[in-house]
Amino acid sequence: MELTDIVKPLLTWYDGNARILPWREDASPYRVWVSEIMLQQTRVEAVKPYFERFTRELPDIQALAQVPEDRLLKLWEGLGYYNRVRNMQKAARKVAQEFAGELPADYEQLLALPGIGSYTAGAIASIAYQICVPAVDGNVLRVVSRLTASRDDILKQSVKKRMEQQVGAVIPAERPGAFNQALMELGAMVCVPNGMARCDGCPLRELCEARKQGIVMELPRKTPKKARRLEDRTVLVVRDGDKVAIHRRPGKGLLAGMYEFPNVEGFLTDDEVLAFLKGRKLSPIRIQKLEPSKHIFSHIEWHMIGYVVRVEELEEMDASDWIFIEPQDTGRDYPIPAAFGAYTKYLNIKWGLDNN
DNA sequence: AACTCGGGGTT
DNA sequence: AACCCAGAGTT
Repeated sequence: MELTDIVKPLLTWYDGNARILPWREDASPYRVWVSEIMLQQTRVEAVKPYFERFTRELPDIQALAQVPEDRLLKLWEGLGYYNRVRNMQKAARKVAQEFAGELPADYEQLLALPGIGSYTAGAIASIAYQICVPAVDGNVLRVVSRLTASRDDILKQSVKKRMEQQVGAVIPAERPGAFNQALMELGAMVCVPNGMARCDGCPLRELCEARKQGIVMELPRKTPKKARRLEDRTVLVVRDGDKVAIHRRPGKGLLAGMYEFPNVEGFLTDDEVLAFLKGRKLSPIRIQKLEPSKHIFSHIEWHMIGYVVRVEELEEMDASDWIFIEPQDTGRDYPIPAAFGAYTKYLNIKWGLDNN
């Protein structure tokens, strides 16, 4: 089987089965760019509502370059991998400066922009500018592994490079964007991971080497991932009247620049929490345990317990990095990661004058 | 080459 | 519980 044989049946299948997606309706370079960044390690269905809201508020590169960081993160809140959007803004500013606000129609220049790697550069170049370069993502690695019955580890960069070359060699000059998208669409809809591939509906079933050898389910091969590390944390809902304390995380590292409830490593007892607050010159009036919760990141697992603590704010309070916010301000202004989802409801409570 | 960086849907 | 998703950047 020559890989070039897949082109015609694949494109024919794609023409009849391509999903209708917002970024396909109007495939301007900017919209393709935004969609490709959002789609990194993120499913199509999860991206759709974010894409609509993001492009409505930031319809062009200029708007993206100028929006404040908190607002930018708020538009990304819940999508994860927040460096994606910070890098995209860096790139937008660079494009505004160096390319007169127009995304370059060149693979190497795209590749040089922050947040754009080989996949995304290939996707933008081929889909928005009809340039003949491959766009090899996880779908394509799986599809090519099976088509060629490759038992190589697709996480190795040498294997990825080889498959990029293999795909690059058969891209049809007339429809590079459609071809790349067709490979991904096939991987997402037919040649699926996790369980049975839908080979009966595959336009390439007669060409597929893995199917001939009966090893479709064995492919692709990947090195197993390292186990997640577990962390215990104590989350504090510190309330002064109706206001609740939040804190901005550092500009680097996990959840950089996002807002959170004050929290500390380990599972603290009531007394330890009270001591912690007094250490910051806050005077606790009442403390109550909240429900425990768990959040799973890709490489960390947080086990959390929570307390709501009512305090009186003293003048010499040593909590200058805490912001006491009104309940109604939360949702509007502060990007808060999903990890704190079990406790964010306490931001919106009108506590009132009761004894809580 | 190994590690960091989110969140959620599927199986 | 394990896998994986239209990956990229850093070490």
